Amino acid sequence: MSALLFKPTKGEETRALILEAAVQHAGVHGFDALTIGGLAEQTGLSKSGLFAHFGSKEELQIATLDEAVRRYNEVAFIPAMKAPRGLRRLTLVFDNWLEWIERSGLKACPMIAANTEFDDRPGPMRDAVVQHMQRMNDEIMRGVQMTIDTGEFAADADPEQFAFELFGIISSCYRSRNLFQDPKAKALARKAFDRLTSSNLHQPNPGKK
Amino acid sequence: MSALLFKPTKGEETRALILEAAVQHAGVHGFDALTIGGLAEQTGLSKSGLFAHFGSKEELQIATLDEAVRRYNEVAFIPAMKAPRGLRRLTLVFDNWLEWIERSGLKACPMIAANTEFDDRPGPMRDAVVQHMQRMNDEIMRGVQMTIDTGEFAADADPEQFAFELFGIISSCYRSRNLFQDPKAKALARKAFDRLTSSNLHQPNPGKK
DNA sequence: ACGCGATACGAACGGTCGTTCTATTATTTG
DNA sequence: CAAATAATAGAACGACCGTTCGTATCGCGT
Repeated sequence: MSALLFKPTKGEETRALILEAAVQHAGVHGFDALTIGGLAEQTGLSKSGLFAHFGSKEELQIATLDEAVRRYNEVAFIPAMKAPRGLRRLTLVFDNWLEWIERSGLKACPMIAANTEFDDRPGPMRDAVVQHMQRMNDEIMRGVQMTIDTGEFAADADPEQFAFELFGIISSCYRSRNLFQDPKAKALARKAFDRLTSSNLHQPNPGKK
Repeated sequence: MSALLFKPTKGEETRALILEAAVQHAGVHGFDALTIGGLAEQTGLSKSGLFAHFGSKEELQIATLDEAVRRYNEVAFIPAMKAPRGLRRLTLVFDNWLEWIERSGLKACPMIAANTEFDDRPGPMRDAVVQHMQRMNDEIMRGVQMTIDTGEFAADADPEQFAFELFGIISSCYRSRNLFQDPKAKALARKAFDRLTSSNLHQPNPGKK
């Protein structure tokens, strides 16, 4: 599909191969459960050979998180930017967020895992998580502001409040699907999103239904 | 305050001391980061002495989760049951949920940690998490049903949908507070809860504001 | 006060962890 | 094709992991 702009060197190829496995593993078992030996075995490399690509476990964790975010942007966020500004785009960002795990062939979301794993533990990894999440939050708020600007949302709609609740819906959706294995998870999330948006509309529907 | 019904034996006292430290640690660093040696040092016991109280690390993890849930019920859920059935009680359950971490002197919520840590990993620990969370979810749904029965909520209010969104609010609140260190976290959560309840009221406010 | 079970300790085990070396092979470059 | 560099392997390290076992000490009912 996309032409390669430059031939990736061998090391970059191997690194990508490692991160593929690492992203998978981190989503399910967490970033602390990323082990050099385990990844080495899974990728067919030696421990030291794999280790040389990162220099420390912490850098491996950060690289894995970066890769997960890069993928999310690639398959979810950037495609959503093709929709016209406003509610349509905002809705697409939400929908793509719900779908991107399956689209990427992942079993669980590494970003959510990193979120709860490092929210209380100072260090470079926490800093990286905060930075990524802050940026994603800002993007949501920008999307809400655009939807106010198009006149679809009321002028007093609160982007911060909206982003707060949106993440809650996403988070609850993952829990319903992964923990409760509830097939209705996405339906519940979509209904919650509809309720969230409709309560911010410029022309509110006076009554329910 | 509450009279002791029977004198706890020495072993029970020690076990409680261990679980105190374990609950603290599990909330911040997760249940996998619970180590026999680490807890032993923190409690002044020997590794083997501590180990004897549980028999395996997995049982230690489960006991720690049980203790966290027990505390939640003690300081949050049971007190909320004193409120009269309906919206008042439902609101109190929510408020106490937001507050119980600080009330218990904890720094992070072990149940949320367990939630994301084991949602994708089969085993006894996952089973325990599912059971606890399912029970808490059922209690929320029961509370919603009662609020329908009192006539405060509309007859077509959806307990499952409500519980889904409620957990999302709680989850997002923890994230805002712990990851973003946002002092407005609770205010955002309360506003979200108000929006959630008001959209389920029997006599809906026709327009916004 | 005695005795017995409950409780705790200390040492040791095999295993895995992250990391560091040195050596060897593969790849790129001139 | 050769030289230079990148990539990987292999062995070893100290530290910590969960767990086991034999032994000592303590708490408590009698």
